[in-house]
Amino acid sequence: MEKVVEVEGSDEGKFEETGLETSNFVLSSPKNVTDPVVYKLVRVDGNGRLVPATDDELMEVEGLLENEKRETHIVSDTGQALGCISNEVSPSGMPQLESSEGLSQSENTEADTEKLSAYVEITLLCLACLPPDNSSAYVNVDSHCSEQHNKLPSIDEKLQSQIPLQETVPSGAKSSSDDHVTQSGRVEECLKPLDGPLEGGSSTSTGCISSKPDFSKLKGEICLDNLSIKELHEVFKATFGRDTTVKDKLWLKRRIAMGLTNSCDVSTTTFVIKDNKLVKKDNEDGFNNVNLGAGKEHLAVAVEYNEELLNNLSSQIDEHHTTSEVRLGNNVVENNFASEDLAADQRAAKRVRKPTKRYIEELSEAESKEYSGRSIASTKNIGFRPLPSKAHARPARNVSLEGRTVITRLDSLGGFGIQVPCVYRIRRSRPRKNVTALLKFHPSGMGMTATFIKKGFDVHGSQMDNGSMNKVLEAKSTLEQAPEQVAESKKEMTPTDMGQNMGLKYVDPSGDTSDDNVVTVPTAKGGIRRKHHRAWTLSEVMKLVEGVSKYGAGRWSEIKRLAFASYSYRTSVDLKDKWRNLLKASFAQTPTDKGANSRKHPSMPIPAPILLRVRELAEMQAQASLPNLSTGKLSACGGRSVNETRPGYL
DNA sequence: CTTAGGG
DNA sequence: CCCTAAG
Repeated sequence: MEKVVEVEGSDEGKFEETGLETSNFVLSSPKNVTDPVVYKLVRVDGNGRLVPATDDELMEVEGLLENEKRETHIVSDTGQALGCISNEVSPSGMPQLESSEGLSQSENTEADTEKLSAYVEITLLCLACLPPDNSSAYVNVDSHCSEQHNKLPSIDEKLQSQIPLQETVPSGAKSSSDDHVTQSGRVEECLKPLDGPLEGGSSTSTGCISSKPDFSKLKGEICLDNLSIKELHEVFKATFGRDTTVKDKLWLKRRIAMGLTNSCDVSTTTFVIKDNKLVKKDNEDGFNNVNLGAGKEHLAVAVEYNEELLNNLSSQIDEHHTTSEVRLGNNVVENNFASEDLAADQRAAKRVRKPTKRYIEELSEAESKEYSGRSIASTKNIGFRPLPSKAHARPARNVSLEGRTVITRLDSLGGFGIQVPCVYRIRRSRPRKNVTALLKFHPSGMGMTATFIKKGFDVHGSQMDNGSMNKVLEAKSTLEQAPEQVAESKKEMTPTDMGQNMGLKYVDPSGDTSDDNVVTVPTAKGGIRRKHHRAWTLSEVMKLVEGVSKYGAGRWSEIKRLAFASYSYRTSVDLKDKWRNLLKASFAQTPTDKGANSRKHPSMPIPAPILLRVRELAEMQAQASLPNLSTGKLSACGGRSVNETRPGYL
């Protein structure tokens, strides 16, 4: 069936290609600012959430690209998106990152590929696909991106296999169609206009042409305006290879139009498609006609779940804007219901990417808690609930946050206004303390959250600070997770891999994969906090040691800045803590060299040499810290020091 | 914000 | 790793 064939290339190839395009795009096109379709370099972190890539990552990617570029292009573009997406999750269902992180260090080449694979999940998110019209918000995010931008090859197949010839030809087909039967070929083109250059052999969907129903188009012109809902449904099915339950005519037309034109710009009210383009009879709104014709350069990833997207957006926005929180606070909760139809629809049809394990957990968790409490509140009730005044629609606008321009657009979902930032940056790493603070605030803990939220709704968020509510929700969804799942890929490097002498240069395998391993940990007060865990790699440890030797223990910020510039996730505090542990370790087990390394599985065994050096440094610094008290001073100043060791402030 | 220390 | 107190 799947004749399509995504290039046989190696996975790496695809990744590379992917990364290449994305990053190129991002890095090299500030011009796109005006483009209605805004892409953002994102990363799918361990949670399965999308997180804006950090500068580090951008640079990383860029760098990698430089290196990989040459070999990268071997891969054809066809189905790239699909490949990319599907590859995000390894067959085992585990995020690719895991495996990559677990890889042991090795040659540079391997290290590089590893890094690349680590970036597999960096994809472009087409936020602009969030349409201004509420009804199709979700669908667009998901389906649109994948279908229109990526041209999933499967569409054709579906058409062929599911749509008997002519079967779907609506009676209302335009009369003109008959006249141009000879041009039936056009039909196919309509479906997959962009494929041309990009698509390799896949476009050879042989019999496809004939199988293609000829709605009112055969002539290259399709008029959706006069079709009935039923007909639209058929057209829809023909176009996307799946049924839809949506009864909204406008929505259907729009979707179809998008499908046929591969354009985001279907904001018109008249739907006549000609030559793969939407013929506009009336002026378009907000968007200019931007036919993403060259889907090639636009690698967009379909956001699998609206929840996912929204949650991300919410959390991200939450980081910046309190006003945004309000809207999101509601939407995040609602979206599950509000989008039910559409979501279900799209979900059934195209599950491009399997949800992350993590995601599933969160979702189910959230569902069991959240939804149980407020009964199956159904989509409608919520939708009809009066909104807090603040949540009313507001014109899209641009906001500048943290020195970055944040382009926001207003989308109303299920009746709620929501501002979606198209370009933003969130602080990754630790969540603001609010979460826990909130929990404390609510003595009874978890159990209450449900009611808490409900109350919030009933009161229209009057007394309740919407912002905090949002946080509660957010927290709730992640809380109460079994503290398990800690079994990270701590394999890192096997003791044997590590040389026994310090001189060895270790390539840090995990590099800057920046996937936060977040684990929730129950707290004494019934609260729960998130714990990021990121095993220290040998190279990191070495850098740390080196840093301490150079700048002295205690100057963590310095060390962080200088020696750990590339490890954005290690804070000075982390360094300090790690050093503390190292000291402990070095003094505790140095005598038993063997003992140290024999310490098998769990914690990464730190090679004796390093421990040794740690101890040396420790002693040195210790002495340095108490200069005048005794003989220490002499030794400290007297060049006994390592390198430029300065008296460390211990 | 950076450190140090406790948990 | 997180949190908090202290400079």
